[in-house]
Amino acid sequence: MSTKKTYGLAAIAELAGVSTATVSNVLNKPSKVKESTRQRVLDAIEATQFVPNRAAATLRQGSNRMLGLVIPEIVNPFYAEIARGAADAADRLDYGIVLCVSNDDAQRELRQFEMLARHRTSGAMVVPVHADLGRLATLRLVGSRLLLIDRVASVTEGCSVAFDDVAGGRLAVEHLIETRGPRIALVNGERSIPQCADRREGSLLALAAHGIHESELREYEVEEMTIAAGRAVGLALADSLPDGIFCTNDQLALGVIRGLAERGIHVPDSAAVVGYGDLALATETLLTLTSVEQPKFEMGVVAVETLVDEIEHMDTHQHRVTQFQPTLVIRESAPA
Amino acid sequence: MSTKKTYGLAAIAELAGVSTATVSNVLNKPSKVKESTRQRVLDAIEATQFVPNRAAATLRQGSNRMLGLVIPEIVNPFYAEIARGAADAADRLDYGIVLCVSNDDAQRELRQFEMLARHRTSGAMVVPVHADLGRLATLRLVGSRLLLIDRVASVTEGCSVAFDDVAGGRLAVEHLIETRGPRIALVNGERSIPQCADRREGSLLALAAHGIHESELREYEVEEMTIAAGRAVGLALADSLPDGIFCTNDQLALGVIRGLAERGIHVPDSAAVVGYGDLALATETLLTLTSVEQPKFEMGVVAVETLVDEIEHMDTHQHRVTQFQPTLVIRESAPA
DNA sequence: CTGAGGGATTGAATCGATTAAATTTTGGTG
DNA sequence: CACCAAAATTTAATCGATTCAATCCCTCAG
Repeated sequence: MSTKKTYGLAAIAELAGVSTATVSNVLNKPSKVKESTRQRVLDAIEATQFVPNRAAATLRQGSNRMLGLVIPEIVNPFYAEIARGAADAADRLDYGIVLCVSNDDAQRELRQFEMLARHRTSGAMVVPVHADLGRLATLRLVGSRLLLIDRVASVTEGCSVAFDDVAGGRLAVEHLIETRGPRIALVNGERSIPQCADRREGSLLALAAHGIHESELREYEVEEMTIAAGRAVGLALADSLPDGIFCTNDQLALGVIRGLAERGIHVPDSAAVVGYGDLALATETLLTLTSVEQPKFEMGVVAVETLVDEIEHMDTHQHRVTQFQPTLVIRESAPA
Repeated sequence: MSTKKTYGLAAIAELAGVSTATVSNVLNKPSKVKESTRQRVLDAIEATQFVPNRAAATLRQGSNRMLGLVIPEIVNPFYAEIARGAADAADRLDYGIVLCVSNDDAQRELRQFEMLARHRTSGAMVVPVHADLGRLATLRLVGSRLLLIDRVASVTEGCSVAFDDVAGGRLAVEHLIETRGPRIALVNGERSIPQCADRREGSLLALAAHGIHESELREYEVEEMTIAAGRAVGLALADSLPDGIFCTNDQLALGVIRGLAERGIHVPDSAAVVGYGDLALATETLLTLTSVEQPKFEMGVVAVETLVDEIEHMDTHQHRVTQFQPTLVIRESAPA
């Protein structure tokens, strides 16, 4: 005769005249419940505007159906596009995305991992601040399943998704050689950055493929890969123009074009310029930029799908390393 | 004499020889625990690498210490910058951010709200897909505390943060009139969009302040506020140039400049152009853009701070409507 | 009519932190 | 030394969904 008020699943159970176990099954394994019963339960849910409490499930199951996305920046369209892909896939698979902007701060990154761990987040996708393997191990300890983005992990350690930057560099320089000529300038970031090293390596491969000696390449290395740095290089290049200029990101390319323009040199008439990354800004300028495009959105999608596979099929899951191939998008700054 | 293995708080309690309540207090209300006891507990935590389970707390307390951020896009630097501010503040206040990209899809937005509700998210910040008040009410029902971003709510309903676009429009046009002359063209998006209507209203105010009749304003209204649309307007404007052109976003402004250039007209020599939004692209072009800057990062920060205030001080909290003032950033396209 | 087999349903323990109320400790005072 | 208030600590109920072993209920074959 107890009229004690009940909440949550129990309230629905009472209303529908079944046990909480059945209500739970209606929600999670509908096939296990007889049609008529299920309908009764669904009606009760509808009638009461019941919203299941994920915290209870998380407590019981030990994980949260959310994925951490830990990236150094969010305003940068490179990461934003990855985030968009991740958000899209997560939505489809009924996971949530916890956005963590590490701001290139290792302390902060670690705090965020602890936060994710407290919440029993199902997994995390990370563009680590440092490639430092020791730190990664720590993160892996604190957190749950970890997937590396834009850094290649050894398959034994875990999953990762990244771009083939060697191929990208090669594409860019091949285009320049074939449409313009053998005298190439490379405007690159610091070679200690793996992506920069790879793009350079690709450039060298392209030269070699055309029988051009490595020493023919004019290399410029800048500390910050910004418009300003590019402009400085553009000014310097104006004195003796190469046939083609490969800049390892789009900001540098825009800067170079600007620097050349200030010296009265017009792109692409007097020299062709290829950028890298194909950020939105490649099309949003007065002179549209020929650029190496990376499938960033798809990478975000695959990151989530891979991680969810690891989470939901722990038993059969094999770690995978996915490498995406870039493509060359030809626009005004280096036409066909 | 039971040697049953314990987990979580209980394990720490046992190890430190105290009750779970005390461990909880060490974690949440350290001042209530005697120094020596606290140290003992902290040592135990340290020794066992214990990570508290937020799900248990959430179950008990009914909320999650996470904030939903529901925005139409993430690649757009306008929203990305807001997200950055929000992530920054959330990090500081020890909240998590759940990123939901609604993609201008009302269905999806609703699903995301239900998801946030299931997780018992503490609150949500929303740039709603539709300004439709009925839907907002639904969302408010499903979710918990709601804060509107970039849409003004009536104070009675809830908190909101937005920009003063009337002031922004006025700033832009005043600059053009004062530095160039009275003949102004306005390149705007659809007037049904509140922001567009406001920026137009500000423009009219500026005209009035200089004794220029409203009918003197040449207005262009485009459906999509893109570079392409701006270019078309630029081409059209070339035949009879105004003194100054105010474009209600930066994409339009770049397009206009491009269109004019194609007709041999040089900005700012023959006409000045002012953009709006001050997206990164304003500086990342060959000709840098004079633009109305909105403090987007700060808005993200204040959104979180306001929402957290509402969450943590339900008793004393007063709803607030915050309006941010834009500023004019003068660059090459419309110099001083 | 009986029993086997299988689908549907239920009972009750469990996850782990929080919290109000109860209890014990401590320190100070008369 | 006894007593009290304040401080520190503990007790035990609670949040709500999941899970699996156990039970119930059909249907059908023998």
